[in-house]
Order: sequence, then C-alpha cells, then structure tokens
Amino acid sequence: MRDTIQTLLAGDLPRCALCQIKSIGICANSGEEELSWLEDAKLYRRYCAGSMITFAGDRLDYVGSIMTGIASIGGTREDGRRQTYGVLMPGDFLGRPGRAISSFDIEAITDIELCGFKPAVFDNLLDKAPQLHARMLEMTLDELDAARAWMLMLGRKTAREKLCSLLVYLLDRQMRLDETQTTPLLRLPLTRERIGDFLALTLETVSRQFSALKRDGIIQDLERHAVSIPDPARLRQEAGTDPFHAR
Amino acid sequence: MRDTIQTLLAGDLPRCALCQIKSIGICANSGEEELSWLEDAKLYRRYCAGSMITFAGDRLDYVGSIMTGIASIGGTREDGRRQTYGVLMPGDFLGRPGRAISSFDIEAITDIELCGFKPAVFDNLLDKAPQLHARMLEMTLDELDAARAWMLMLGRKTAREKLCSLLVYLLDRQMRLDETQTTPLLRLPLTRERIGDFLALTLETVSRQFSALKRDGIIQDLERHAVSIPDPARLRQEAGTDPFHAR
DNA sequence: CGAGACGTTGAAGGTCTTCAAAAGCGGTGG
DNA sequence: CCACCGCTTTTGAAGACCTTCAACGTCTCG
Repeated sequence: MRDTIQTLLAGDLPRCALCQIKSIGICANSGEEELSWLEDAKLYRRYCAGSMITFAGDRLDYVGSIMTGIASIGGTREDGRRQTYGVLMPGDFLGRPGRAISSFDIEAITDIELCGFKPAVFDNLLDKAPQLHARMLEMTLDELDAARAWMLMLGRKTAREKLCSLLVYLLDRQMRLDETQTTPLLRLPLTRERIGDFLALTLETVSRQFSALKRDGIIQDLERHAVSIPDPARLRQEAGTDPFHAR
Repeated sequence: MRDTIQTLLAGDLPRCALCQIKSIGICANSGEEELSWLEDAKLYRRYCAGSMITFAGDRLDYVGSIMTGIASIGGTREDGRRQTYGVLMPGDFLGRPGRAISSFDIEAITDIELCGFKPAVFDNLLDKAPQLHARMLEMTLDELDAARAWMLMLGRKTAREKLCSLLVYLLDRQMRLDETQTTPLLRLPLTRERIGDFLALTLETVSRQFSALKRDGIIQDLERHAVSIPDPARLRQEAGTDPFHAR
C-alpha cells in the first residue's frame, strides 16, 4: 500500500506562477510581494483516496488549499449518523485560521494534492498580508452563503430535488474546472452512501431516485461513478427553484 | 402606527464606551484609534417588531450590529416554502461587506436597535482598520461553524430533537446576554410558524412536539411566548448528541 | 364584543426509512 | 481462468414519521 500522506518542501516545488488555482485560491488577490512570502513558506501535501485528512477534534498541523482532487467535509454524531457539509474542490481552503483544533472530519475522496502552510506560519502571513486577509474573508463569506443555500435545500427539498440539486452543483463545478468540456458526462466520485450523507437521505433512497431519474430520461448511462446529463436545463428545473449555486 | 424605521445620527449618540455589546460585537478587537473612527461614523437605526429590514435582492443601504432585540435571517422559495437560517441577537452582524445586494430576508422579530454604517463607509473602515477586519473574519468563521452545525441538525434530527435543540440554543444565548438570570424561564419571541421555518417543520408538528415535551415533563408552564425549563441538562439530552452550540 | 391571528388537536395520507434479499463489480488466490 | 469474497448497488415490502387538511379553541386589540 502507498503512503497515505506525503509532504513536499518548498524549494523542490513548482513556482506559483504556474499554479492551476492561482486565480481562484486564497492567494488570488495577492500582489507580487505577498506572493513571494507565500512562495517561500508553502508546503505541498498529498493524500491517497479514502484517507482521512483530519478527524473532528484533532489538532491541525497544516492548513491549505486543494490543488487537485476532491475532499468532503462533514461531521459524525455519536450514534453514527453522519452529515456531509460540503465538497472541497480545487481552490477551496481547508482548515481554520486561529484555531488549532478541527471541528470537522475531512476525507480525501480522490487522491489529493494540497498547497498549504503550518498553522502558525499562516496566521503570521494573515497578519502581515492584507490582500491575503481580505481574500480569506471573501472566501469565508462565500462559504457561508453556500452553507445557507445548502440548509434551504436540506430542510425544504424532496429527495428528487435534492439529488438533482447535487448533480447540478457537481456539474457546474466540473464545468468551471474544465471549461473545454462539452460532453454531458458527469463524474461521480462519491458512493451512494456518501451522496446520502450529503443530502441527508439513506443510500437506498438515493439509489431509488437515481433509478427514477433514469426512467424519466433526465439522466442516461448511469454507472457507478459517472452519469450523462443530456439536458442540463431540464435537470436544473427538476432541482427546484434556487438550487444552491456554485461559489 | 409608529414609523417602522428610524435613523439616528452620530453626535446625538451614546459613547461606544457605554455600549452593551462592545465586548462581543464587530468592534470587540479594536483599539482606541479604530474605535474613534467607528464612533465618528456610526449611525443608529431602529426597526419595529414585524418589519422587514431587508428582502433578498434588495440593495443594502446599511450594515451593522444588533444592539437590542432579535431578528431572523432566512430565504423564501418561489413556491412559498421558507427556511430560516438563523436568529440574529445582540452582537450579531447584519449585512455583507463588499456586496451591495442582500441575499436574504431579514425580519425584525422584536423591536430592534442597530449600530451600523453606510456600506461604502464600512468597506473603507475594513480596509484601514486591521483589528476590525480580523474581528470580521473571526465572526464570519464562527457563523460558518454555526451554519454547519445547523445543517447537521436539519438533516439528521427528529422533530423532537430539533425542537429541543432550538430551545437549548435560545436558552444558551439568553443566559449569555443576561448572566444574572437563574430562573428557568425561557422567552420565546417566535411564533410556532417561525419556529417551523427554522427547524424545517410545519407549525402543527411544532405544536404537537411542544405538547409532547410538556406531557413528558421536559418543559413546564408552556405559554405562547415563554416556557420554563426545569432541568436544562435533561433538555440537552433530549436534543440529541452535539446540539449546535451557541457561538 | 367581535374579528383576526395564533395555537391545539385529530384523522388520513405521502414520503422516506428500515429491514431484507439478491445482483453487480472488483480484487485475490487456488 | 474461474470460484470466491467483500463491498456497493438495486429493488421490494412494511412501517414510522411528518405533513396536509380540517375543525376548534384561545388570545389580543380595536
């Protein structure tokens, strides 16, 4: 088995100028001076698909942004009931400045590459780099909006609307990352159970709704980890009004 | 009928040093210099119980903190289904810096006094006042945590657990505001319908759960706008593990 | 007092969950 | 290669929980 975690040090790392997420990440606002500080301090990390990046309650020894791959952020109750709060995709930030202990479980869904910092180093950077600080606030406010839109979904949508909302969300984010894509193929790295954690449904209900959407022609070629969406507009309609918009 | 909105200008206003929320509000971190800037720019506003402070989509002409009273923040779908995202209490901030349009409905539940600023003025203050900016980030991160805890509740709790969770939350916040209080009396400014919006339940279910909690002795002296909680620990237990903690 | 808003309670019904069984998929080892 | 195992997915049937619809009770304020 491969190592689940691997850390790479600055010096060996590619320059920020070549970074895929430089226009959407935490560093998007920073000018040359701030970027050079970040460049000097950055550490890369890799996690294998399926490994836990943090458990709720753990001490965090690293904060940073996803460069490639997908992670989920969620919580577990003592009786085992789980809720996923969101999907973390390239550009998203992971970890909370000014707090040493994670409040959430974060799991690598696919293999993941992170670009980040030791928490103390990052806190210092935030203090002396106003553009970084402003971007951090902006991203946090966006996340809060997304969390609230998600709440409306959890509370007030039917199972079918929920699943369609998730598909719309994943499709939007996939399109944003790969703008050249025109085929209606949506990758689904999540299992039915994880989708259920996400939407507050059981895996059986998720499966049944997939079958129903297929029967109604809203999705096609349903496979385990992919599905094609012949008519995204139709899917959006099925998601109900105001599906939670991508950030 | 009284005016629903009333604005008071700086100069006539009490000094920040006397403010009830100075240790928990947006200004809590600021030193003397920053405070004097805030003091010069602040405007008070009053809203009557029941009036809308903003509708989703409205242009915001004011951002600020609640000094007294309670407001709710929520969204409405086109079919009329509503979801409340949170209660805003003294110290909480209302409005989003850097964005002119409100994403949410905000309604005054009781009479409200706000201390705030014109949006452009506040954005300028954020730029030049690092302690204010840092406090803004901290409060936003806290709100994000609260929103996620709320999501777990919406998705994974039964009606009884939901109602108990809300009562625990309101009790905690009431205790925090008035630390001298020892009686187990909880004020409930919300109607059954608003509680339902909050918990994603119908008003009938809320009412039935209140009756059930009374029958089981977990609450007593149930009235329209107040209830007594003889044993808060018991209530907390009924709320299920990990009720969403007050900020 | 009377009107209107808010709250309670009952009965019927729908949606989602729970429990259960079987099929599909992917990897391992004989 | 194929049988076997574990894990995921699908599908069915029964039942729980919450909603919907409806009626009635209660409070408040002009």
